[in-house]
Amino acid sequence: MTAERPKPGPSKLEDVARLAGVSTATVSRCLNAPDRVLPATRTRVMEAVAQLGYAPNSSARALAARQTFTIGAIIPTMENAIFARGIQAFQEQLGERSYTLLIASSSYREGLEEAQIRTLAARGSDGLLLIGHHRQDRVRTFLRDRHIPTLVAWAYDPGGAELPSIGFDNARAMATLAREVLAHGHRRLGVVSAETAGNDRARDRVAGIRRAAAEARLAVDDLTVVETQYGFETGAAAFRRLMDRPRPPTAVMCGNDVLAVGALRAAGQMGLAIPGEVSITGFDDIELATLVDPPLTTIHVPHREMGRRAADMLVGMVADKRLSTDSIELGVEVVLRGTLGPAPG
Amino acid sequence: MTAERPKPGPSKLEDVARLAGVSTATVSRCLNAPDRVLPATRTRVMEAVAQLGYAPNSSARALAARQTFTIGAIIPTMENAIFARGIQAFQEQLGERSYTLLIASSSYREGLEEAQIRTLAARGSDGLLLIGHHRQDRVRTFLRDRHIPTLVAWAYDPGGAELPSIGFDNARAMATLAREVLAHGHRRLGVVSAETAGNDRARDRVAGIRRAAAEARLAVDDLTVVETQYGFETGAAAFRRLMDRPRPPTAVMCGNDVLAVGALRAAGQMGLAIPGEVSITGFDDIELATLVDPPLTTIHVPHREMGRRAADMLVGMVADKRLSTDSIELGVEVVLRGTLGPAPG
DNA sequence: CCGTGGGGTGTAAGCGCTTACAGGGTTGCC
DNA sequence: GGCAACCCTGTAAGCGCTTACACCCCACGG
Repeated sequence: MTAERPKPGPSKLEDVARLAGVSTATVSRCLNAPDRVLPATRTRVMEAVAQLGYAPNSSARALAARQTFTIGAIIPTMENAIFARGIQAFQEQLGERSYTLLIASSSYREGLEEAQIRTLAARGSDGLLLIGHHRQDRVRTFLRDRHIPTLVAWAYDPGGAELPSIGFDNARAMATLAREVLAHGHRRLGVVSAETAGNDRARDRVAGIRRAAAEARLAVDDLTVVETQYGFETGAAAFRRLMDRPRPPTAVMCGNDVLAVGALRAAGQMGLAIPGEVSITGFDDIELATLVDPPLTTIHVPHREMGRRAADMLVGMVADKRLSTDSIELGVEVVLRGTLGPAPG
Repeated sequence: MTAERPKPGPSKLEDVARLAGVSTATVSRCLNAPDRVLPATRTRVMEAVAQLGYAPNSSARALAARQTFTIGAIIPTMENAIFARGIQAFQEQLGERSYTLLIASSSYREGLEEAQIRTLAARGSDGLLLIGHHRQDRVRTFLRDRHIPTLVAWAYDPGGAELPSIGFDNARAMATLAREVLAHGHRRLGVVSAETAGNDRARDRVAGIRRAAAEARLAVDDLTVVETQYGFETGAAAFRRLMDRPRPPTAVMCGNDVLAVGALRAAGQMGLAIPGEVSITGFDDIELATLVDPPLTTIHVPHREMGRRAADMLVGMVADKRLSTDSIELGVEVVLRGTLGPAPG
């Protein structure tokens, strides 16, 4: 047989078509809508595909079909155990559904997040996953105008936010934990919050604590909130600041587990007994929470489930060309461990 | 002026060209090679771009230019603190260079990694970041045939592996730490290794320990290696298994910090004094290492630097259409903390 | 036995961009 | 003053795929 020397570079649809003796349209249909092609033809085409090791060029496919099978996600940071598990599950589930994950991080900076949104949109992401509701109007308009299905995760807004979401009610969850703390007899509370500017999750958590404090008729002076950046060290420093006050709190509630572990370490260095002299709580229930001593009282969040379902929701929205979908509220639960005890004396 | 009603959907190159009164080629040049266009023209075009809020369609651009400005990375898991920091730095640096990160995870499964490599290649990734050297020939051939610049990170192979790499010599690093342990008088060593099948990093680390043990003329029986999956719990279980042996080791070296922290916790539960009764070491120096009590003796790896430089190397390879580049060995150092002490008795 | 309908396949026109090549206007130098 | 050289811009041909539409053929019913 004449040695049709294989052309350089990866083979294209046309090569497959020639080898199988059909038109490119048929090959395309075999790949995208197999049931619209006669079984016999399909077999022949598939053999050609296998023989050539053909894989479609995604750029061309995306251009022609106006769909990239790509989902973009913008998270504050990948370094953070808080997002890692959820995003891992999200990516796995996207893979299941033949989507690929394009990822960017905003470093908790609103301006950078906006830039990343525009980048991922320009890259043709079929859908976008964002964290939290807080966002400029300009960004929301952009998303709407470009018809990009967008889902918010790690937050659930019962008040009907503009974008659909999957997550939990941060305020309610934190209020529940705060009531638990108050029930332990604590009447002077300290709060170490993540920075609330542009971070609705942090804001809502603090609001939850304030709500519970108000219910319990705590004096305003008996609830001190300090804000700090994300990190162990910053959490430790914030804790010290709280404890250095004239009338230090008997319980310090932290906006997340990382801050709480920082506080816990600072307490150790200061020689404070936990929970004997001061109680500490976190939020998220990352793996670390059970590794510290004493183990951390915190709020458990079903991160993997959230990631997995977020993927399904987003793929559904993309498939049906819907910009919206029903939001999902996930249950969270208070996990009582060693760092919360009765108020001293 | 006649209200040229704006067309639906995002504007295209042609719209910009029309508005600026130039050809599409000129607009394209303004965007990709500004210095090949008269400043006056450029200004006019840029104004049109701004006015229309034009952003190029990446699929079309990728198709025409045969470049996607996308880099793919396949890591064992994102859940793992070990990769999180490096990948975060990698992504930030890619962003700096106008590349976007396409990410997938292999869950430490070789077959899945291969599938992901093919997927990301089909997506047109300009370059690929992989972890570790171990890989089927078939995969290496594929990468070479497709001319996809590929960089291996988290490993450095002095023996001139097929793919360029950035990382450290796992065997040498672990040997150094093992010598330190032996210098503390330990003569019965236990090793908790990550699974070595398809994981050259894990294999090299164990090899390093064996090398140091041989140098110190340790009896074969005095070095016991157990393998286990990645995780705190599995690390704890492996540690228990080692300590339940007739002549338990006086020092347990773990393949990574996560396993070591698991071991540390198991030791606590077993009532073993650390390092009084048994010493424990890790590898990676993740944040957690300093948070446990006592803090973990381990090997510090410059994760952020590795991620950043990996991005630069890969972008360089892509820009120059090189499949190879000089490998870079990063320095690692033993960090002596509380979990390593003199051998008991 | 012919008209109808419908399923399978082919033809060809894009999708929005890049870029080789050509063309025209300047400039500089002889 | 004329010619070469150069710089800037435009023309148009793809990049590899999807898909609307046309076409053909066969089964079926009247």
